[in-house]
Amino acid sequence: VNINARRVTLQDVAEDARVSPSTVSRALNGNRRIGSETRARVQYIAAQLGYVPNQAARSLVLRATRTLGLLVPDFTEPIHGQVVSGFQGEAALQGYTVIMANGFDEPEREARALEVFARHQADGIAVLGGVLDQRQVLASVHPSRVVFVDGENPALGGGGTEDLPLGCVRADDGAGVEALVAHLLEVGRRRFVYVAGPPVASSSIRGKAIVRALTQSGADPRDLGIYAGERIDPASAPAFADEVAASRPDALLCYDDKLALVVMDALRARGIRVPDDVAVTGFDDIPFAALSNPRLTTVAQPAADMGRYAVLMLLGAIETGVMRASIHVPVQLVVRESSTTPQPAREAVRRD
Amino acid sequence: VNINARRVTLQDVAEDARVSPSTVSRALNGNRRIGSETRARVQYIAAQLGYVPNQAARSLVLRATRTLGLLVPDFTEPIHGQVVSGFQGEAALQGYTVIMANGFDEPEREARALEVFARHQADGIAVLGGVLDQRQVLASVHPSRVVFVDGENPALGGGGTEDLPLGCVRADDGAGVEALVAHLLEVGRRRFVYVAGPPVASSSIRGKAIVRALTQSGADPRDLGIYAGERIDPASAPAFADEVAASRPDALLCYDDKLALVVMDALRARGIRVPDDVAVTGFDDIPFAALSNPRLTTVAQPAADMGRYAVLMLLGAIETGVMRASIHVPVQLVVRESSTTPQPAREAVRRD
DNA sequence: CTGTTAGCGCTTTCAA
DNA sequence: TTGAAAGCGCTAACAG
Repeated sequence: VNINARRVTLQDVAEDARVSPSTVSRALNGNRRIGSETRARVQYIAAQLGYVPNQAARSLVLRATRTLGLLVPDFTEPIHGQVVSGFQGEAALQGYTVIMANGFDEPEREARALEVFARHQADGIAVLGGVLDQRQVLASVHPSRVVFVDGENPALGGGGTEDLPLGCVRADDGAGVEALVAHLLEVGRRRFVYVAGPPVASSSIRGKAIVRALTQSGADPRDLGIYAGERIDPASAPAFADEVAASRPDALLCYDDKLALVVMDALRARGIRVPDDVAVTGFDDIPFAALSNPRLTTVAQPAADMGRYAVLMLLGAIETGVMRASIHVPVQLVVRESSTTPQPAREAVRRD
Repeated sequence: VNINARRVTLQDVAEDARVSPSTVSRALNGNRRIGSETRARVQYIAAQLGYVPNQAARSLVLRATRTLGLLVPDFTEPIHGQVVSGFQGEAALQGYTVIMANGFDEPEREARALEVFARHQADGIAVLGGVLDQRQVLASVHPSRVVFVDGENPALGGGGTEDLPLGCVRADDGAGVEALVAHLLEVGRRRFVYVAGPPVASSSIRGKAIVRALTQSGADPRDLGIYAGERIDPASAPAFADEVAASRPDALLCYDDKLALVVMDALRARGIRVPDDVAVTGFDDIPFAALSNPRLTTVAQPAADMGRYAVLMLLGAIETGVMRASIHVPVQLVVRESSTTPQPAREAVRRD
């Protein structure tokens, strides 16, 4: 397993074992057309010599690399880390290697990443997050070789039902939002504000789901305010807090946990109490959601599983030639302090 | 850039352009031994045909893959995400692809990861975090092809000065700890406890640095308590808090930010106030350190830069054949609420 | 300046 | 059951 130096080749093993290269190949690849004692001997010698097959040579002749490409917009997001972890883990389990690229939220970088995947002949590609232009991806990669994780199915033209044979792994945000809204209504909240995130699919999907959930609950969706949360930074935070103080919503549904934490920080700086004055909720259930003060109510996403499913879908498509359509993984409401009224609510019978 | 289908080869381009394959190769690789009009024509045709070079074939003949392996113990750690991001970004900038593997803190997985890197003929390897057995890595990979990020230089036999020609990127924890201790002493803290992390290099290095800093400050290092923080989980948290309540330290220096947040959560559950009753500090300055309540005092590590340096060291070694020895990147003390006494301390003239 | 030739390390027909 | 031969797609001498 020495990485540089002259690597020992299959040739070397063959000579050492006094057999032909083809025999070595067969012995090492579980080909049954070979004598069992020869196989054992060859395997032994190969191990002895520290032989490691050259993947490049292998890929060249096999016309398959057992390599998966993973395009991540931002490794810094905890939730992305979880997806990456699941993706990598499952890929390894299936004997695949993953090469990764960072999109940095720039279409140009993204394009270059796709080219890298192509050069390396990746057998499949996963694209994480609401990438800027999914159509661009589809233009250069065969649909049966991509799966979008947490992206919107581009076939929809923006948010209807999904039915195209296009790989897409999403959490069931609709269900999550319903549970969230039901919980908030149950604890007596009425004036909601959706603090939206950056312009990615997830953010708009969640926003729309809130409107729907509110309507279905018989609440007046006009009670829902929208705030462009992506603009909240240390500089603009006070302005945001002021706006909350002025409009007095009693529940802030944030695009994701990170944003929720930023929001809570801004509110605290302004002296607005959570959950007393206003409830705050997030999305994802990153590890820090359980550690904030107050602890954050959120909708847990099985992020690692989503990464795993992405791999499974890709491998399925590689095998069968067709990509199974979108899949929705279940989410779970996690009620914590940030949405529970300090005085036990009348019927707060919700188990965490 | 189509990913499956029969890819267009250099051969195809050659035929289309009515030149030999070598000419195409030269035209596309910036070889100067070629007529400029021929080059232009070939490049045009290649682009027209959507030609993408086959990296496997290229690597095979060039005996270099322009690929770097990155072994990460846990993608879920925010700090790892930052390192990965910097690593990937710099690698891409330099025309390298990175293949990644997840160690999951298991030596066996780690070994398999190294083998994957070898199969793919990675030109260099970076190992992140205090891996269980760095010696194992060195046994199978040439020293000039690895760099350990955040690991301990294994040549030291555990923590002296470092001088071996062995790639190692570390933050200057010593300086960070000194600043941290100085700050805590300045705000009147005296009874310190180091809440240690998992058994990785960083944790022990920081622990030792604290003892040293305490001694140098003329404080009695015997005032330093040690607590095995890695054992703190939701179940054991109360016990930990009880212990703090009993022994009454006035400063808890935690291995890293995440642990510090866990600690603060445990203390809050027990009614111990931070920083009033006890100061809490972290290490890393992950994004959430600035969002906690109270906001966390910590030592910022330029994690992304560390990833970048790792790439640079690797490329340097690939070019020159020798790995430059360890490098220490500077850190910065970030003072926030969790260590500042509510009443302004007498001489708290520390700028954040 | 351009073409010809010979592999890089591996798998796989096709014979023996 | 094993070996010989051909070739995956590309680059790098070496001629011309």
